[in-house]
Amino acid sequence: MKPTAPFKRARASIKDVATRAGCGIATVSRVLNASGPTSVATRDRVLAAADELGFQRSDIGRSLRTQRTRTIGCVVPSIANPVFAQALQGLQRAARSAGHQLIVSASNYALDQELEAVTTLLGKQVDAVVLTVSDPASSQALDLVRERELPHALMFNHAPGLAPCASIDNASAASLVADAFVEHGHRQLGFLALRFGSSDRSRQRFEGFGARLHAHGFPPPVLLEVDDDPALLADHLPSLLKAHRHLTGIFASNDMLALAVMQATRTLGLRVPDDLSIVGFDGIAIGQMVEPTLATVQTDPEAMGVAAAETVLAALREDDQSSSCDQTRFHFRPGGSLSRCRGDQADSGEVAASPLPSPTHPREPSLKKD
Amino acid sequence: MKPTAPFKRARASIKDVATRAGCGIATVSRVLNASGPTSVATRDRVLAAADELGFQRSDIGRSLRTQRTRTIGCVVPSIANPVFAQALQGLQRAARSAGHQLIVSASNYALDQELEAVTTLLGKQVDAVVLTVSDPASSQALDLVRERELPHALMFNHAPGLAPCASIDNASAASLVADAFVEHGHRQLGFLALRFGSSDRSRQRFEGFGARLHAHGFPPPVLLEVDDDPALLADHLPSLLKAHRHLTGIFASNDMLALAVMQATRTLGLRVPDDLSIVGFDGIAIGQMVEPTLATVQTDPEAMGVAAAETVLAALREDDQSSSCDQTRFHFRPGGSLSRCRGDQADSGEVAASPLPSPTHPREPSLKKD
DNA sequence: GGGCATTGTGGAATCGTTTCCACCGAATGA
DNA sequence: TCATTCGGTGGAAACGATTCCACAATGCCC
Repeated sequence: MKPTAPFKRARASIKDVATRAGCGIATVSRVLNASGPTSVATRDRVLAAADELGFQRSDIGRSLRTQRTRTIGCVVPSIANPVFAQALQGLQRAARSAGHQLIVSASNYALDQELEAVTTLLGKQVDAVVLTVSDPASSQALDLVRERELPHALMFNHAPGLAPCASIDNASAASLVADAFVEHGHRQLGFLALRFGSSDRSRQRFEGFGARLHAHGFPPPVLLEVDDDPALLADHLPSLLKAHRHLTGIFASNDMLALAVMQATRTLGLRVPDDLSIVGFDGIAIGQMVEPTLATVQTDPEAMGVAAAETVLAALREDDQSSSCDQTRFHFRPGGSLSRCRGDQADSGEVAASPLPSPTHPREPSLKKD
Repeated sequence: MKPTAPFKRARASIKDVATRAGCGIATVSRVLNASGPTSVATRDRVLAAADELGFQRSDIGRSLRTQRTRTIGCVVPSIANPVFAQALQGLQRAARSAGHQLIVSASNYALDQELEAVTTLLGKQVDAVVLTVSDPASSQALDLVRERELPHALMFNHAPGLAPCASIDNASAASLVADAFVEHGHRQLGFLALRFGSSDRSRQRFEGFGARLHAHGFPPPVLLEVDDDPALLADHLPSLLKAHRHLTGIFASNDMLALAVMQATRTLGLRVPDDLSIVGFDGIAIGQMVEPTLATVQTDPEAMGVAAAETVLAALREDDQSSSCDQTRFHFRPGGSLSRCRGDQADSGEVAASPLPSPTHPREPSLKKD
């Protein structure tokens, strides 16, 4: 008896099955994978032996040989964010139905963690990665993946040409919101962002929003930026709103933020939508449960996850690797939080694109721009 | 040139580093792991060679040898559920800071998927698993893990003695809710569950709720069960509420359900809390953003994830494997959705435990019990 | 009856790492 | 001075699978 047993050999290996079945390991492998001719007699013997030994194939040995781990790595800014959680759900489901497992990691919206997570995943030799990065154009993490020629896809990031991505066109989605505000006669608008510096989605929405307003001949929206820390929202928001009393509508870059604004209005004694109209983004379920219901852009994060999975799985099957951009559906979802502007004189839905640039230009010099 | 290149050898192996550095692979391994004596000269040569070749160690080879994958498997009913998503976030963070990766899988509240997911994880040779199962007492998945003597922990499931678990005592938490209702003079109470049959949490809360009401001398709560499909909630809830008009308070087994009830009351023209008091469970952030704010039991899913991670990581480090049950904190969070019962004659907070069993027993025979 | 594909089989190489063991030279001890 | 440690090193054996290749036995066709 040895003093130290380095590994407890709980599991039976393919060799054990072979000796028990009285054949070579090659035969066992062939039987188990149906990868070659075997006589029914040995086939039965092998199967019986495997069963008796409770044999389960080791994915490590297989991976070493085949150089495939049947594993997909995924990095998102935050797992707890419901939008990413839904995407992960779709991703996981699609991956599993193709026999792949999902390794997830959170970058916490930090560039260094983004890179570190991808590096670790590469070390684990995942077959493919699915990422949501801070900025696709400058992401070292993405560069690394491309350099290694690893099948990959982006989620939420909209970067056509740069990498395959499952996303929506944030700019056009935001322009729907601009249209909605314009239709309801709002002029003095704000865009509220949580992590403007580290989210290209937020920036794309802001730009799409502003561009469409501009096309309507409307003044650009005020950029309202709040702290990273969601816990400070309750303190910060009311003062921010008070400082921008003149705004009649706010476009929040996500629904949680929009709901937080609705809460803040209550503490200020403002009414939604009478005193302030609010539109969110994402279309989370709770938006329909609150009073008034939240007007928002309805997206489908789970579909994005599925699309991203299918992109990399397709690349894994053959070397087709077409850098396609899967556009998932989105649409404007009306809600009670957006109504006609109180000071609006136009009665019809038709709104004249007033060419006069407002002298009371709402862009505040005090606000951070990026 | 061969017709088919089976594997593209992009990565440099430890052997390549060895030849380039002019030494044996054993030396390279020692340098890279600081696992043995090396002269500074060779150390530098090896490090330089590794750097030049862009060497990254293959976790597969290492895992094959060490029989450790530095990987933790996790199975939750649903990734998209914010409560589990938060737990995953904590789990992932704790796992990563200990150098472990997280493989996640969803069981979709189905027993067979639960088992299948765990089987797959075992095949992947994860070092440990963290599970949230339908019922710890009868879970084949849990049995399998225990049989294999794999380090493991449960999340959300409260099963002291059965397995290490990071959870709250659902029954005592629910009894807090009972106390709150009693304090506010409510007698006719309902318990609303979404997946009563496949969630021991739900059952434990129901039992704790009923037991405490009983201790107060109050009649047992009506069990209201709704369909699995959350999409049907909006249709189903109003009729359910109408059928139980006599109830003055409802305890929903989670916050989303509670919010859905609040929405349903609006369609019925009922006011919360004047016509109906509502208490939820979990303490999600949105509960504080709605009007009225949601009374609930505040829990900390992320802390559960962290606790579960620490349990298995500790078991991984040494064979201490103490079957501890980490209790995470919880407390009753008051909110505007719970107020004094309209028909309550008692004026003080003190409520006499009326010993008389109500003749109008609210338990409905038409309702499914399990 | 002699080639010849075909079927079933096992030996052995291979994947990339860790680690045991043997070895050599130099330093240290008695 | 000889024995003994010790720092530094490389060879080689695992780990558990897949798969190429060789080889035997069988069937078939001319």
